[in-house]
Amino acid sequence: MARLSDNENGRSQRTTIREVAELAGVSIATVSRVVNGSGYVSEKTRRAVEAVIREHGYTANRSARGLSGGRTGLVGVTVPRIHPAYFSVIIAGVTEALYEHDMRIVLCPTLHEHEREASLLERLMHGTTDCGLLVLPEESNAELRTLMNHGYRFVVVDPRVRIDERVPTVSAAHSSGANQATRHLLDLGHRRIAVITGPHGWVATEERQRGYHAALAAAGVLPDPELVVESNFEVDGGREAALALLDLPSPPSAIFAFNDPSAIGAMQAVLARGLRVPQDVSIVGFDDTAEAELVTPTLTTVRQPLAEMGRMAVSLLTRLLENHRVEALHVELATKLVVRDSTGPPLGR
Amino acid sequence: MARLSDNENGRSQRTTIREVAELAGVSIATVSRVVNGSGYVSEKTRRAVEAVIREHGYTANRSARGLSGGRTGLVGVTVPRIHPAYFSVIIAGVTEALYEHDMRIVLCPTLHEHEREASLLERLMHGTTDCGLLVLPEESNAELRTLMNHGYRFVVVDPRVRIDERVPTVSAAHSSGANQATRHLLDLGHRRIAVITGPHGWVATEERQRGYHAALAAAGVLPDPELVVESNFEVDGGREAALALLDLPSPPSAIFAFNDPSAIGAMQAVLARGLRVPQDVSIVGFDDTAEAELVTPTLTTVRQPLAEMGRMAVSLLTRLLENHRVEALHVELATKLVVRDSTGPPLGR
DNA sequence: CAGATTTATGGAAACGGTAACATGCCGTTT
DNA sequence: AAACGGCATGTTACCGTTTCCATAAATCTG
Repeated sequence: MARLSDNENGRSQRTTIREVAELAGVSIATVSRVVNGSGYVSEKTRRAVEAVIREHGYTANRSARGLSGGRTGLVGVTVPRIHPAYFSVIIAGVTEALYEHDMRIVLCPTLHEHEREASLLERLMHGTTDCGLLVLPEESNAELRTLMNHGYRFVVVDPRVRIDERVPTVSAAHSSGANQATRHLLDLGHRRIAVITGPHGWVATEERQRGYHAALAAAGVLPDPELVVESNFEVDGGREAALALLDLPSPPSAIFAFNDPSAIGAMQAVLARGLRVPQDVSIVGFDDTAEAELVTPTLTTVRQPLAEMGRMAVSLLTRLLENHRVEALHVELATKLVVRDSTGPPLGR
Repeated sequence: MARLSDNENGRSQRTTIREVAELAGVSIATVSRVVNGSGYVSEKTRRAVEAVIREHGYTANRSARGLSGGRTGLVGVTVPRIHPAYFSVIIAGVTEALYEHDMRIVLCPTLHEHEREASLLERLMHGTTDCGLLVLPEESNAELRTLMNHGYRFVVVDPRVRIDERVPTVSAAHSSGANQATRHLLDLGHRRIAVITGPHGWVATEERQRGYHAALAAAGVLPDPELVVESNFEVDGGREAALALLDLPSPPSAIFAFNDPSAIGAMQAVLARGLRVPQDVSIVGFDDTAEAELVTPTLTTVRQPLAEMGRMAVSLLTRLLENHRVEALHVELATKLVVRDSTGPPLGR
């Protein structure tokens, strides 16, 4: 309500382009050209302007730039949640990469779900961000398509479900990772290998399941539907799923959980039953976030290059912004099994 | 270089205030008043404008608003790093709280240190953010003071060192938490209680040490300087510090690490020496991030209300922005010991 | 050397809002 | 009845950039 004086207000006495122009004895257009490295500027003028800028510490006002040129230098990043290591590592990668491009990240957790009528995407991005990065988005295909048709540039990291071909995506090699994990267990001699999957319908779940099945098939092991339990990618869910598996008439000798938290939950379940990891039950996870090294025994898991995925997404995004015809719209980064202490040969029978 | 068509560019066909005004048959000033809930507007007009807005999905362009009114609705948040749970939980709290105020968070990790000449703070916040939130800032007191004098509003969460009285801060009750932890160990019967501190000079280190000493004194236990080891708040550092402690001629029966990662490192060290937790050595941490429940045995630790600290900081910030005379500039949130399985009575001698 | 380019620079119009100020209306007060 | 003050609304001057367009000087071209 009360109007603030300039100095009380955040805007205060920042150097403006006009001041720089005045000091350098040129027009604001010239300063703009120097700053943006566009158009013609003589070497002499450029140096003069740069000197003034250096001395007075000028930085373009992002709001003004955004209004005028349509580039705010801000990238909207939506994530379901921030805290789980899975997300925070991706965010860290993204932020770092954006920083190098002199862009900033505007974080939007989507836990508040699709509130109001307008889609989060539209609301959030209007007039604020140049482009977006959607991590594990919950938005429907139709919504993504709408966004695209509005000319908004964005990249999806780790698509939850299969999405429109034209949407650029960055993901990890789910199937190959799962295949490596399963093969590792098979090589150790396991035959009854259970999986604790993620939610039904997710790409991660389906692809990893594909890798699992392929590995079993290659080893001539018949898949047992009883050994496939769906869960929610969280510790509690993993624990419960594992308990159910251990209660089977013929329990598995190894459990491959489709992410680290559920693997840790499974580990807890095994220990709670008085069994040992890996002697009685081997456990493999997926992700290789920091937790994997904290638990005892340390967790054998499939490494997803999460930070790298974030960086790659930014790289895709910047190329998109520069209107380069982006050759590879879909990037899949390799995954790699990291063997630690939670897996070993099955004992007895 | 190439100028993009409107539809290829992000700006495209968004509804503007002018369009809304036209459709509602009023002036843009009136629309602005309705949107911002300021000034006089008749009930009838308000409803008409709101109807148009609802139907066409208008949202004010943040850049324009920022340029004109000086409010972008963006809050700059600086953090040393994003990933460690300590930070990501605070960020989650902040983001959530900001969301409710219809503000957005612009993340700026400071790992790239004070590059270039201009301070990160100035550079970053100019023309972009209305205000800032500095988590565990590395900035010197002088820098913070400069920022203040420029009229920039900000709140510091978890000040690293003692800072100017006039800077609003949110922190946790370090001393009380450490006191509780130490008392818990004393109550269990421990007398040789070691601490693995954080870096020298940090408020967290000093205050927690104060609580530790106070508890010892209250129990009539003489502090032994040998039992105080400085570390870096990380797992590796904690491990090394603990190894040194265990190698003492008269090793401690309990170790109180000043954060969870170093407590976990200490735990690893104890196990590596073939000793048991808590039978041979009890361990207490500080933070109570998710890791504490993942390790085996689960970690007894002092809970800091991290997400709550983030939310509180936002609350302070918004009051600051509304120019309320903020009564309490320094908020200290309570900490509480959470007893789990890593502590127990000392055995033998 | 005149005309066509290329290179440098400045002027000014957006961009989409906010808010100060002006205006007009209506019910009170004197 | 004139003057006044609260309410409702419109007009318009910015806010700090970018970019289009015009102009001018320098450099070619033939």
